[in-house]
Amino acid sequence: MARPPDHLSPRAREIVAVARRLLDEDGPDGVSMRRIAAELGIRASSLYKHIADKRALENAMISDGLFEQGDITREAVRDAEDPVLAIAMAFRRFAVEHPHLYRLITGRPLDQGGLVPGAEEYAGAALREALHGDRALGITLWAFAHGMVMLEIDGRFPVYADVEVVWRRGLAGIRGDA
Amino acid sequence: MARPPDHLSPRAREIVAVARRLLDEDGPDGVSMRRIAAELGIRASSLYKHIADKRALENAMISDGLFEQGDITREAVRDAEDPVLAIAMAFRRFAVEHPHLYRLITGRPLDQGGLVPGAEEYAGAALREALHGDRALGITLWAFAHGMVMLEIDGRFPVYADVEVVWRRGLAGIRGDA
DNA sequence: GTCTATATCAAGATAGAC
DNA sequence: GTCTATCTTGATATAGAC
Repeated sequence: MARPPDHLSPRAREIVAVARRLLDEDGPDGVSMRRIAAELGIRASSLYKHIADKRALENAMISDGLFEQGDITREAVRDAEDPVLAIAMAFRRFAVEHPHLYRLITGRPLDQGGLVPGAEEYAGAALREALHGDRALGITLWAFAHGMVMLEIDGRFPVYADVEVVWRRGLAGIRGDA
Repeated sequence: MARPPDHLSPRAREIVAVARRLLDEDGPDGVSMRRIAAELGIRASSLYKHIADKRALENAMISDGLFEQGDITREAVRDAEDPVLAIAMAFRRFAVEHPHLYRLITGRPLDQGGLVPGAEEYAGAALREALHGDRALGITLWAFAHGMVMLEIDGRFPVYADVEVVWRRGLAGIRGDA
């Protein structure tokens, strides 16, 4: 499963890159058409010659994020003793390092028609391979992982608990090797 | 652990009730000071005589929501064969029936100084009792439950998977009775 | 406890000139 | 591909009169 070629024009790519940087730095409220344009030294109205609207911009960031997640988890699995644990830790790192992107990706239904084809599948490929296609186990593990990173990035993980210990306990229990 | 007396004036209570209805019906963007006031037949500026600012209004909704969650899970445990399963199902129902409130409660750190004292503890009391104080198990189960309801209310639970089956599998695995 | 008036700020998007 | 000008809409919040 390879990444498809980039479907954006070079200028649109620059716009998405600026938007992504603003998202990482300042969160979703930092990503306005005016602000993106200012960073590029142009006017907001000029952006619309390169990208249809804000939704298209968000879909581009989401597609990029899904491919990134796919790359990172694939990389983690290389030479890993425990592939599932390695994927989980890489997943956690991705979410914690890019919390706004993670929320953008997961906070609403995917706009399938607006994403790069294959992006969603690419994101989960490493886990599916590690589980030899056991989809039921995959979704159970994913739900736990999603809850863990959401609690962490939203500042709701209890102070008394050890994040890594809970990760291990949850993964082990769900995998059935408790 | 009983609910504390209401600390809001009757008029403030009305305002919070309207805000809560708007949140349930139209989501966070539906809850503006202008809109709340319009529903009450007054001007937005008049609201500030009764409630300090929007943050106080949100904190009131969050406190209410935490007490509701506490009541619902307590009620579920009554006469339940499997208290933890009953709590999980009540928790799920609460989140799915009030997705905007659930996101408001969990989407950022709790403003401890602005909440009704004891609200957070009240919300989790039933689970803690069912687990006889095993906090590590509690947080592991909570992370899974949080991930499950977030995927469900955000429209990200895979269509091919059976939500109830995944719930049972996750709970059983984490509890160690797989 | 409500009002009017206002401050302040920001958003997405389009038309049409160059 | 960029610009100016503009439309449309909305938000939280305060001052001060009644």
